[in-house]
Amino acid sequence: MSPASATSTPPKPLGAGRPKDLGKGAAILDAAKRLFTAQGFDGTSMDQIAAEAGVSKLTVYSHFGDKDALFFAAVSAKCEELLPPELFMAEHLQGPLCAQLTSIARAFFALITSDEALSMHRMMLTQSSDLHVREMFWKAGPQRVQEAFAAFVQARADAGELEVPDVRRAASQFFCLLKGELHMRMASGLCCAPDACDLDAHINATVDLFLRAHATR
Amino acid sequence: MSPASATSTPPKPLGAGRPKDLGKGAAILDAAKRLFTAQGFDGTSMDQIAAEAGVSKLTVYSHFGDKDALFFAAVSAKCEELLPPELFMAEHLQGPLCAQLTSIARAFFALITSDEALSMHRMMLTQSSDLHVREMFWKAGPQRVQEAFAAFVQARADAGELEVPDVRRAASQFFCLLKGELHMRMASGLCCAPDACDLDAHINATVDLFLRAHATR
DNA sequence: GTCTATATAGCGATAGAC
DNA sequence: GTCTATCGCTATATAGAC
Repeated sequence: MSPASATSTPPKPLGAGRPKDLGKGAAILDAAKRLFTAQGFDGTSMDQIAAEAGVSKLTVYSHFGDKDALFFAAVSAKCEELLPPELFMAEHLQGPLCAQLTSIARAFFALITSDEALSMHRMMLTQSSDLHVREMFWKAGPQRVQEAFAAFVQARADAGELEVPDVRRAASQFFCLLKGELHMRMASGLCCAPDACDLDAHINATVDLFLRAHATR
Repeated sequence: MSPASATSTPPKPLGAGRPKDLGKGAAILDAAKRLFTAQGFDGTSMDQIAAEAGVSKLTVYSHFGDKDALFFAAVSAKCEELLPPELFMAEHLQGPLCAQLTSIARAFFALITSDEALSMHRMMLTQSSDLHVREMFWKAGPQRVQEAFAAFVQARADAGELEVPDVRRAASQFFCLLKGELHMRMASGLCCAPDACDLDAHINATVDLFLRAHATR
């Protein structure tokens, strides 16, 4: 407890009792995640990241080679953070099919219209970073969600509740409808989140169209 | 011909026999359109625009006040260039309804997946410039197209061929389906244009879903 | 291994000569 | 009205002190 004369491990560098190197590395990665998702790639400087992490700029360069590598690491970590492993599908599997779809739709729409997800979507459209980042994001983000939903649709089709010729395409269409023009307007900053009334109308219209096309009579 | 002592009009500034001021202003605007749509706002410098237009940087600043104003002018001009006044609706109004929708869908998909339109879409999602540019783009671009299609749907509903409770929402849904995940993948540079087979499948699936939901029996 | 100070370059915008 | 040269600022990336 008492600060002795010579301890090889410094008493309290930043946060909890984590080892020193990992503590700084984690602080840098955390700051990079916050700033990149808030301001984009070009809008975020290495000075900002170093200041936000409470370290010097050269420490950032010593932990991650350059800006591109740090960006890749930050986007990877953010993808894992935004997508919980259960993919929030399990908790919605009760009640009639219409209610299940509505519940899934509400959860997905809330996810993709969160500030963080909108920022990620914006960043992936800037050609600032190289192709590997975008490929990684696509596989870790939208593709995983879409495949989970496709599995759900396939199960309902096997149970005879849905009639779907192409399951993957139907899942893709469902998500495109769900995004709608609202997603683009929010991504470009033209409007904020819709109120409860508009949100319900949008969700219901999406589920309606999907069921009218694929529900077995 | 011979370089006299004092001629108020210099003989041959750049290209053809256009007036001098308009010639340079047009060259600047043309270069700005090309470079902005190709590289985005942050990725394009005023030096590049001046060099591409064949004038000095200060000439650019004297014609357009600053970079934001030039960007606004360039985006406005590009919107007008990409959207012909007839909105390419008139030529598709023959044959059965399904064929009409398919024809409209093909034309719109070709428009929004052109390199120039994809670049515009990318630029509008980067928060580089102020809100006025995005509002102008939305009104001059997607909103005009969508309203034209909504009028088409309304006419078919009045004729008893479609049953659409909310025409504007249906038009919005049609375009979101038409964009699909293909549009996002192309916008982020993850894939190129689809081949004829995939394109047909996508267009047909879009029209199918729309008609299955709204066609009168 | 970490920090202070700096090298190098490009940006938007401007002053003065013609 | 147009051009050459420059200011002031900020960016990434690095050299030397502790």
